[in-house]
Amino acid sequence: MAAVAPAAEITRARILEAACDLIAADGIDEVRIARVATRAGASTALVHHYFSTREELLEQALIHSFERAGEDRFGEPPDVEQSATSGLSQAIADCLPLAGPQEREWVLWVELWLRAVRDPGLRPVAARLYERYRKWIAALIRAGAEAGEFRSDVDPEAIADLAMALLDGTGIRAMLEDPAMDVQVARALVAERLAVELGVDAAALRG
Amino acid sequence: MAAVAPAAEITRARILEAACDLIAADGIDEVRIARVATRAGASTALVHHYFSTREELLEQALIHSFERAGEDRFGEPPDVEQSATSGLSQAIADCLPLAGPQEREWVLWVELWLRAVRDPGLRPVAARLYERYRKWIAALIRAGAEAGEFRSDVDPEAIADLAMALLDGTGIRAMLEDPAMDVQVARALVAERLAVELGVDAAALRG
DNA sequence: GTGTAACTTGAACGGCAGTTCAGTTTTTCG
DNA sequence: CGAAAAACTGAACTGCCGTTCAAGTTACAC
Repeated sequence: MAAVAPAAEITRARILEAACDLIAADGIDEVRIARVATRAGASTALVHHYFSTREELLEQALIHSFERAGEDRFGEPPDVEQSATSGLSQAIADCLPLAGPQEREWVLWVELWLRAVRDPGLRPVAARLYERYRKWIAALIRAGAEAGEFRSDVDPEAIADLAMALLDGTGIRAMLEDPAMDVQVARALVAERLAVELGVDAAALRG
Repeated sequence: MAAVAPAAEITRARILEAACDLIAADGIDEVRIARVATRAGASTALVHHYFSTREELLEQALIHSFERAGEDRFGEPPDVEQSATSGLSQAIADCLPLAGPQEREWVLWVELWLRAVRDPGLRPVAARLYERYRKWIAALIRAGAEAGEFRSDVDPEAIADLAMALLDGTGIRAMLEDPAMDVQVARALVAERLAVELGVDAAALRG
């Protein structure tokens, strides 16, 4: 009796990846088990072997996706080799292009928002990612403050909350192609506010 | 031949209202035509008489909802009888309680976000509401600046963008019940930043 | 009144897609 | 090697739900 067969985990992960791809591409309510199965190179029955119900599959897919995203992005402390300012500038640029891989992440992010609003079981997933992001940014701010790049009296956690709110708040408008808030304007707005708060030049944050 | 029969418009509106209620309650992908019909006191065939397809019904329902919301909230210029400061304080309080009627509005708002991300035809609906909101807040700021309540060198539109980003950015976290960002914290954060920007006391904005 | 157009309905069709199940292949381990 | 468990499949079942349609009802115009 295999305690946990290795093949099982691989297949399971493949199914989850396929589900994530389809969620990002078509929207969560358009995801069909048959499609997930095909994309994962499996049968629909196999999908049900791992996930008893469609709802469970979708929930697990979102969890899987965001746990991995959190690991990838915030698994290790921010890079302040060069400077905290450039690190922060990079962080803004990583979050607000909305083209390429970021678009997929944003779509999944909004998908999680809506899902979590309805399903309390999903809220901790979102909250955990926010917490990780918050700590990561706070560490960046703290490093910059200690290095003398930023004002020394800043509250790193408060700045992190501000930064996240600005990124989400402007980012969603940019996603909606609001003509008054395209990506450039969004970045400028975020950079401007953070620069004032940190006592650095806004141009250095705009990237 | 009645050019536009009155009964038709009433029925149509009733169906849209019913659809909005169900979207808010269950989520857009859980909305069934039969349920909409029942709630509107109609038959499924009648729903199809007004909306040829389910997709169209849902899209029209969202449009209907947000056109009305925009009219109700921002149809007339902000009330600055008392003071612009109290008007702004009220605006924050109207947006960030997340209990009672506001919860429904927030849910619909997130629902629109996700839908509009996928359906380009819906994006102008969101953009228009943002534009109205923006103008409305800008008018409030401008009034306050002219009355000498706020700093005279403020950029009303920029402040409006900032305010909206902060409200959306903190609001969504509050909706997700992020323990680090409940409604009180969110309000305090928004009030704090705007107060600094406007040169007023934060306590006056927190309500 | 009476005809016409709009409004409304009950009932059935049709198909999609989640789920189940009985059976086959593969893997694991003593 | 051999048996048992896990991994996996094809195919059918089933229920839901969007959609259609032909017929009934109301309201308005002349």
